[in-house]
Amino acid sequence: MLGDSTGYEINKLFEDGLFSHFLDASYGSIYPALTRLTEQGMLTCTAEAQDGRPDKKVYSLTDRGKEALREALMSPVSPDKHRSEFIFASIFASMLPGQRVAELVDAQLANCREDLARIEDALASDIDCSSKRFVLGYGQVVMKASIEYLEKHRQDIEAAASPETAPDGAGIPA
Amino acid sequence: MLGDSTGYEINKLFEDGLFSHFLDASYGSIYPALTRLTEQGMLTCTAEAQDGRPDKKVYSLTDRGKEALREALMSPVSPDKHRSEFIFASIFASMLPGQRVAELVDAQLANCREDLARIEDALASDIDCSSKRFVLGYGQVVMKASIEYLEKHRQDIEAAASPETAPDGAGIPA
DNA sequence: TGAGACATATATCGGACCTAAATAGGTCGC
DNA sequence: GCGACCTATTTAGGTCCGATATATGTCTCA
Repeated sequence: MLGDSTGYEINKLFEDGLFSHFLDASYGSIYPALTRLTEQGMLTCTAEAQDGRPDKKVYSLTDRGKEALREALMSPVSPDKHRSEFIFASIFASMLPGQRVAELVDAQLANCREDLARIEDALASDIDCSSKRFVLGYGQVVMKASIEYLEKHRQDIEAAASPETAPDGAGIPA
Repeated sequence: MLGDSTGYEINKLFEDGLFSHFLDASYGSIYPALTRLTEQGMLTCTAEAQDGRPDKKVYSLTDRGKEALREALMSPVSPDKHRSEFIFASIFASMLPGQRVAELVDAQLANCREDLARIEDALASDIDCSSKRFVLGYGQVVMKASIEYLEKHRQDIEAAASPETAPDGAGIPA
């Protein structure tokens, strides 16, 4: 829908592309899906021969594929899922040395800042399409809120880290 | 770590519990994990007989299990994953009628508000533990930022909806 | 009193999906 | 000329989710 593309390019879109913050898909999903959708007439495939490499297969959405997408977009959407190993670890901060907790916060902040930078780059260069701006703007405010919270409250979780003398699990009530 | 528990109770913790916003696990993962961890000596299991129902199996973390958790928390954490079918649909707003886009925004807002209410209930009742407060506070600011953005910018995505599908003036307030 | 919805509680199958590696050469900087 | 990284596809292996089966208790409302 966003233009003719190869599996590799689709993967990049999910990995580093404009929408990587809220979506994901890997080779293990993408390539089988391209094969299946081509068999079902949703896509057409043009193979470009290349020296020594596998053919570069460029896929295009057919009218039937476009209609199937439209139908899919009319069926109910499931709620967002947000998974965070950082949050998981934070719950058990009292089992960990303070240094480790600080390290976890630093890593989380670095990830958020990297994500925000990518989004703001895209916003600066790619202001043509209102849907894209809406989606990027969503990611932007969420990332900004995360960063602000972590900067302002990191001492709360760092203070919850295991004091050297305390026994295991102190401070985690059932 | 959070206290002796059954598989059913663990599922509730992920489904509706305090940390449901950032974590997830289903029966298909929980019950096999409990069995495996018991075999590995990470857990002990006490079966309580009940009339007509399957035994209620209460699991407890052993010292060895606690140590394994601590070790796991010292190994690198992967970055957060945030998946959103709402965002996916938004990208293709121009294929959809305005009514459908508005419906999607309404559903997203309802989900966010429900999540926020659950978090704020927990914050109001459960202020004893600083780790929990930190985690709940994180969820709170992210949800607040989402809601604020959706309220302020919903007209941007609704305006991007397909212009040609709506009959003259349908659904547009005077 | 009875019907229906919902909660307790464990277990498992099928299938979707991710992770990682295998393969093979190209480009770019230094 | 070397090393690091990019292009590009494919697939095997394993993890995890979603849905269902099972069996019963409890609560609400008529």
